[in-house]
Amino acid sequence: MISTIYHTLARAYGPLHWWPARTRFEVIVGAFLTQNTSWKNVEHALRNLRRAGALNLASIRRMELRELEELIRPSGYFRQKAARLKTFIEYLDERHEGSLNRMFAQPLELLRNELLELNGVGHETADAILLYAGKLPVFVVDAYAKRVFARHGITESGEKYERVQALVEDALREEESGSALADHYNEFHALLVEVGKRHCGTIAKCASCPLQPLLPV
DNA sequence: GTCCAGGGCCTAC
DNA sequence: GTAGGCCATGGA
Repeated sequence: MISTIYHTLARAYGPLHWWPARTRFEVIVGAFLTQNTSWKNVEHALRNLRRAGALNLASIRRMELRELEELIRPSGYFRQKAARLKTFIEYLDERHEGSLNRMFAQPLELLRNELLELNGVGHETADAILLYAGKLPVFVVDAYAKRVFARHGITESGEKYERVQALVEDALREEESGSALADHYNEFHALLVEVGKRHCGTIAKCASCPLQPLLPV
């Protein structure tokens, strides 16, 4: 069923090639900034950083906290997010000599657990970093994925993150393998957000949804 | 004016 | 282990 949803969405919208960003570090910044925030607001904050020549590791490392807060203000929760970005860079410097290459060279599970220990990194942020910046095979579960799966009777509405993640990963692993897996997780997440934005707002929007024929009666 | 967005943390029970 | 409050801006 999950596989059917993936391929149906892929036919309707794909390929989306998601998370437009120029560097891995930019992906990571976006992952923090988008926490409970619309991507429009995140783009505004990223623009501010780029204009200030600050959308890179070295600049944010040396930047005053207050200045960082002001630049990312449009993305909301700006005090928390500024502190979280600083925390991430401290972790990177202390554990991996400030090198994303070294960080991503670790075994997946070990790295995931390290990220989850950081203040401000929960399941979704950790997995977004692993998948979109590290190209590692991890499916990112977000509010849209939960909503779509619950609507289709695949999960309960309050299903736990790692359970939903396992369902998707088990389903897609059966048909794909190797490095292609990460590409499929990437694409599926993007497709779920796309269909969620377009069709999960109101009941009326269900009628034109590409998944509508799959809905349980 | 109200509601919500590509979460996560902390505190109570 | 989980429900509820909190963090904050910008667009609908």
